[in-house]
Amino acid sequence: MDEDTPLIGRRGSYPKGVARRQEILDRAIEVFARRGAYGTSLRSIAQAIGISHAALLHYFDSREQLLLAVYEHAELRRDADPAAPEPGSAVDVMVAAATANVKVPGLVELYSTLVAAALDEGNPVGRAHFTERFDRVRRELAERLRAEQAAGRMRTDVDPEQVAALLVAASDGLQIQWLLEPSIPLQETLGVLAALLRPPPGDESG
Amino acid sequence: MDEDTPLIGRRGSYPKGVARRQEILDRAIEVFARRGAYGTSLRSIAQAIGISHAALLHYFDSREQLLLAVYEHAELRRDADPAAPEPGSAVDVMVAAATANVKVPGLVELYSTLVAAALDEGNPVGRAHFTERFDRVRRELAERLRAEQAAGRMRTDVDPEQVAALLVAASDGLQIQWLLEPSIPLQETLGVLAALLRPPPGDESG
DNA sequence: GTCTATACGTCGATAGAC
DNA sequence: GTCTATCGACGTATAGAC
Repeated sequence: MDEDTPLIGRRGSYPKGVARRQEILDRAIEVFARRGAYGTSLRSIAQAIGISHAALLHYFDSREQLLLAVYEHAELRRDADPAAPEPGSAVDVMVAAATANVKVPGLVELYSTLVAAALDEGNPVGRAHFTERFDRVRRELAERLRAEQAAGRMRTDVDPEQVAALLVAASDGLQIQWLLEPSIPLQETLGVLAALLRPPPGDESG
Repeated sequence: MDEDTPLIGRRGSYPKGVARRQEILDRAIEVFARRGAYGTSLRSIAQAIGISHAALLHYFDSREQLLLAVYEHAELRRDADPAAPEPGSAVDVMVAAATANVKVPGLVELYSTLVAAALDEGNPVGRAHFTERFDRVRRELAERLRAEQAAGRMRTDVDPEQVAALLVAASDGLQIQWLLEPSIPLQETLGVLAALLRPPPGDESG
């Protein structure tokens, strides 16, 4: 990730300085990790980076857009970290993501804050963002689940779309519960869903 | 609910005026229903009630405590509404609660906002509140689930405590997904969990 | 393009008069 | 119990230095 090399061949000039933007996002993640996301102000983030809060708004249109960008940046980082290209089953994918999420301080809080804000009417940007995001995640999961059904690795008397929604909800909700009560076994509890989804013994067809 | 009659025999004088407090909570719910919870200010709530924001803080120590009180008040109202004393299975309880929640405008958003805030270190009050709340709900659900196992109405190869956590997570998460995408069948999707938990045919023991 | 300075209106919260 | 006045901090916007 050379700062001087443009990632795409657009001749080095990007809207609002991509390299600097990345730098800001990296620093902002650390701020949220230390101070949380719910109440952290533009000014405190700017101070931690060493610029004025007005300079921050040169790269991001608003506080919420900064928060969104930070979350997506942190998520990309999270996914780039390990070597897990083939995660196996749909439940395994969610277990891996949930486990990685709760390891990043402030990430689940940031996500929860953004989702709560997205529920607000009068926040069409955030609402559209997360509506689309949930939709995409559910679709990808459902597709994986259908493949598992076809392979005989999952019971066929449940709707993959509904199981996908259930899986996303369970993963999101359990991360929150785990952060408040770490004695809850995050992976094992999601594993219960995996166990429930296994085809009954002697099942051969769909 | 006569405003002049004390509910308990404490000689009419209550800390910070119980009757007026209830009145404020009732009005505040309507404000959140119309304007959402994430960004709504003390001043706008006060204005809708017809008092100053400083007067509001005479009854509630802070904005967050007001939000918490409003949520609990709305929840009590929700539970007092219908005639459903015996809800049946654990899943039925959560289906009923989830269905009722999404019908109250702003309630899920309020809940999500408070939970997100509770994840923040430096918010010990909210954190303790929801840690305790999740704990209580999980315990009640687990107890119900154990009874269902004993009665042969639920498979016995899964841990009731873990299923309880899973059920709470699924219910919370699906309410959010439904608000963003109402085409998701809330009750049926939670019903999938009920189906998965049913004992396999021919099962007689634990 | 990057950034500082500055200003505006609003926020949660507090102090004190009535 | 409720008000007004006031505080410091907030998100946002703009003007302009370099």
